[in-house]
Amino acid sequence: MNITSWNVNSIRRRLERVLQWVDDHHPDVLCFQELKCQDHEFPTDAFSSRGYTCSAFGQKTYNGVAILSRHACVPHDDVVTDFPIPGDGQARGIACTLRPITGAPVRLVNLYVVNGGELNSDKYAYKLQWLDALVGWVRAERERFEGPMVICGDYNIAPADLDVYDPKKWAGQVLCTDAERDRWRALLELGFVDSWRLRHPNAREFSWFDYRTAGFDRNDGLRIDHHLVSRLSAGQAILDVTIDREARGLTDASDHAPVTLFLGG
DNA sequence: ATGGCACTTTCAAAGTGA
Repeated sequence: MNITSWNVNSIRRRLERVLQWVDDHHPDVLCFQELKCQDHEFPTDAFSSRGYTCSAFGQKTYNGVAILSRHACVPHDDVVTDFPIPGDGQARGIACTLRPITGAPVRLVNLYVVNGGELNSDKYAYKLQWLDALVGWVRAERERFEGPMVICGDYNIAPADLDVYDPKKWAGQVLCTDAERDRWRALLELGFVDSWRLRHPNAREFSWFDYRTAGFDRNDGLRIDHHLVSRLSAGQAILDVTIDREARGLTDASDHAPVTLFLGG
């Protein structure tokens, strides 16, 4: 089973590109962030005609997350939205249980973590508050769901200097602060591994490149899109994680590349 | 040190992104 996480930066604006990618790679599961549309505007038909079941949690203009799956879980089971801070008006979390035809069920969580704006801003304070709430929510979810869990999405955190093209320039900046990285570690300490780093211990690859600086052309990027994976069931394994740099280089691309986790078993 | 682009929305200047 493969699970792709992709901040598409408007699903309606990106639909042609996304469908082309889906037709080329036919992922089992898709997790989108930054839909920038309301639920009734989500292009369900384009995906259902390709065999995907869609669960979207959208909002107007900003944020919005969705989980789509081809055959791992039809229909989606135990869908939860509006976490970790319910009622904040920000559509940043959706979860469901994947029940593969063969193999153990997996609890899948798709996140669009708060960006955080500038240091010392209300947005940054809210990001830390949101991440604290997330740690508590994941802890409770771990107790509620016995099986393995995958938490993917746009974390807006570069976990280490190896995940940053210019660590000196980014030192202490939002996405790289100690406070954010502390929350990242708190998540890992609940029993998760950074699947990319597990499989690529020394790789310097990035999942986001700034439009403004044309950073992609110089490989100036950050790795902020992640799949955290809990202890797996017997026979399951993290086979690989890939970042599709090619998709980021196309015209009309999102500023994020799709990142795919390949789970065996 | 600064700005740069892309997207959305009461249609156009402003907020947000990272």
